[in-house]
Amino acid sequence: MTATTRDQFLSAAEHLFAEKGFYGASIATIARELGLTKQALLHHFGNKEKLYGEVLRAISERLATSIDTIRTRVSSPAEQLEEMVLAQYRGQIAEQDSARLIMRELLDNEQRADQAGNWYLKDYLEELVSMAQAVQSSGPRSRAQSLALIYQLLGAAHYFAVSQPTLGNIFGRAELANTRACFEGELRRLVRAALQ
Amino acid sequence: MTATTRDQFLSAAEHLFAEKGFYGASIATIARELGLTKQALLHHFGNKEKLYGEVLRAISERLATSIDTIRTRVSSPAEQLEEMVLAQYRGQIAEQDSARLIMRELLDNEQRADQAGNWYLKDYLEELVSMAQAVQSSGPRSRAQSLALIYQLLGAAHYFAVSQPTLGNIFGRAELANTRACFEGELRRLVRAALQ
DNA sequence: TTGACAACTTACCAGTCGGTAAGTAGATTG
DNA sequence: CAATCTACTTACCGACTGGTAAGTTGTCAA
Repeated sequence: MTATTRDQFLSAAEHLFAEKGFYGASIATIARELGLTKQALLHHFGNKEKLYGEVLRAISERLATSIDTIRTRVSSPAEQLEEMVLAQYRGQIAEQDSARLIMRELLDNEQRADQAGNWYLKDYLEELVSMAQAVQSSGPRSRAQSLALIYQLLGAAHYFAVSQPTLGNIFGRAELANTRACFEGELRRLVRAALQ
Repeated sequence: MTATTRDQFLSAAEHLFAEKGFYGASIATIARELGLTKQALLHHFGNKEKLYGEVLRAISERLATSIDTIRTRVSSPAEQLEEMVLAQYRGQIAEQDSARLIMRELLDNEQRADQAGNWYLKDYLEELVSMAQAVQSSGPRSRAQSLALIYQLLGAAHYFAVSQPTLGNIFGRAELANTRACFEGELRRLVRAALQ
């Protein structure tokens, strides 16, 4: 099954939006990546905003399915939360384009009218918050405390994933590889420590 | 002491670069913020890249002085690290423009030739890593482990600071205020749990 | 065979981008 | 008084932006 032109556009757009952001990536550049003109792209997506929206939607769908997988596979709330954070981390290291794009969206979405991407994020966070509240180790947590907690854990993972190129520049590839090798273990430690 | 035109340009640029990113913010828009033309801006800074570089430098200087303050005020390594992470968090909540700009730089700096901002970040991280290694609670930590650990803590703080507008959109101002009210306490808990 | 449709292309548009050139007004200095 | 410097301005420039209009080409159905 060969990818359709449309899908090729989506993946090229994801890559370029992740690298340069919405303003920095031009539709002509995206189209040139496939050896086509920007008018071919406009033919498929109407305009730049719609293309961007579809890229975001595709990412959020992938995220949603990965959540479902974990929820059905693991039962205990504490384990679910731990697996969720770690799956999030692994996914973001594996697909750095989408990790960067989500981070950009976090920074930008106040500006553009977009905000479509907010809703999937809301559902996702809401879900994690209720998971965190289901974990009752040292007394009950308030909703706000739970949100703060899971946001810290997500932040720890996402921030590192997104910083890979910069960290590579600063410390060199070898040392970054070392750090990445023990990051997952340290993250697991952090999640467990936080839940106690 | 009234601010010079140059300083006004720097602060307007910081704000707009933080909001829209390097590509999204035009020098004409920045200048218009002071009621001047873009050529006035170019007169002071030469070109857009240099302006951006100076904004970054100003931020990194503020960061450096805040580090020095803490290092002289607190002595024990564990407390230093804890205070450092919390000061970082408070600073980023108070000055959200610079927090967002740093996050953007983390995403962008591979693209632009810039990388001047990398070095201050390197020194900063290096410092925190040696602090983390000085804390010997549960056996010695490797350099990579220490870097992973402090990056997680910084990430937890920075990610939340940068997400304020988005979280406001998603959950509303009131609930965000609740979450922010307990975030610092939870962050302190996380730092201590991580150091044990 | 014809007609419709999808998937493109070339040609073009107004607007904006960062940047250069050539000034002008005002203060400072010899 | 004249020269110089700083802090700006208006007038441009070529390159690029997202987007429209009007084809062209190939496929598939009636």
